[in-house]
Amino acid sequence: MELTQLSQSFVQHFGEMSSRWGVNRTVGQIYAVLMITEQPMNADQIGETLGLSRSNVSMSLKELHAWNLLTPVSIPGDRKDYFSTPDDVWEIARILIEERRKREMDPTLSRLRNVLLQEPCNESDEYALVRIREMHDIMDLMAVWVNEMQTLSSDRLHKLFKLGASVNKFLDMTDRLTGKGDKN
Amino acid sequence: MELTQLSQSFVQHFGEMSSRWGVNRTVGQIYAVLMITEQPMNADQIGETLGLSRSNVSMSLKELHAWNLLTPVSIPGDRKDYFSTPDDVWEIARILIEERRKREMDPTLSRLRNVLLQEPCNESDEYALVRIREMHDIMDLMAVWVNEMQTLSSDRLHKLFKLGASVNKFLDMTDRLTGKGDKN
DNA sequence: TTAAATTTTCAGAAATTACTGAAAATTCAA
DNA sequence: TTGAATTTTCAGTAATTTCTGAAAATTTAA
Repeated sequence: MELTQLSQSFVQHFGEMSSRWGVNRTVGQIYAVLMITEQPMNADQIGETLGLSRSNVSMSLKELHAWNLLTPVSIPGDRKDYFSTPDDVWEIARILIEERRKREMDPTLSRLRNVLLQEPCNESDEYALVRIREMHDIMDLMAVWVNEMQTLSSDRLHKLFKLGASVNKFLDMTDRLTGKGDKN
Repeated sequence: MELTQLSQSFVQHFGEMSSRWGVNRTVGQIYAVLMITEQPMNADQIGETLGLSRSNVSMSLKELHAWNLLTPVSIPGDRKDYFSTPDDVWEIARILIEERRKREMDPTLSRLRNVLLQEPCNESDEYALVRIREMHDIMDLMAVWVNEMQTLSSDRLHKLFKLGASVNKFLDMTDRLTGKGDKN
């Protein structure tokens, strides 16, 4: 499948982006092609379009699969596996955020907890433990929050982000409601 | 400077974590040491503690500096440069989020905008443009939101994340206030 | 079953990224 | 100024990651 100039530039940029996001460039390019192509594609088509070896496509699809980002499509009368992406782009964003939480925050939290179980052996350890505890608590709070975001519908998520600056007003309001007069 | 067993394990894990977070392992380890050490450290001390060459320490500090994560400290009577980290761990988290937005979202958004300016040359391009536009809009919304979070104090940020599940209730409320009866 | 079609695995090659030592540049006390 | 102390740069090397082709494994129509 030939890419038009426009698609070409998007796929190219998406690949660069994804390597900045910590994902292999090829994996990003494959996802880019699938996202902007209405019809599902099979591994051979993907490889041909992007000039990749069949094995590379296979491993990259495996990785995208592990990220829960693929929608497999079976085409009657064709033994090949076809792949597509979720129709709702909010859904894709949600999955990305969720998977990043799983990969980046959860293992970090579990390791921090292990470190926190250790006994301090001098004053410098005492200080270290305080700092590590603070880091743990912040990341834990964020992970829980991100997790709660997952339960919101696309529309809700949209509204939440649209809220933007008015979050400030809302926090003022909850301050008053909970009786805590202190404004920070 | 010798690391205790406890510090050793934290620094080790923080290094692994940071490579998962897309930052070079060494850079992460250096930051870990600085974060849990009460006294500021100079480049030689950092290198000795972690077994790194002086040049590696110099380049890693340069990178941390580019991330705005270092607090330089000058010690009277000592020509060496000393480094420390912000006292408030929320401040560190805020900087990390802000810098990730700058590095990951901003360049992505500007590239997506460039692609969106191109003329579609067939029906498949029309479809591609719709999808790219959707992606752009979501990322833009999130970038603006993250940016607004930057203006909140540590205490406010803490409250916001503590809100958690009650965001749902809050959104119900704003639905009612804005007169839109539809619950999603 | 069989065998053709398809996908996956994996050892080694290619490409990229990280690290080092030596030398250059900078800073600053005298 | 000078020169000792300190930091930075950078070309080359080491380590890591990505990619490929060939072979193994799996799937399914007949």
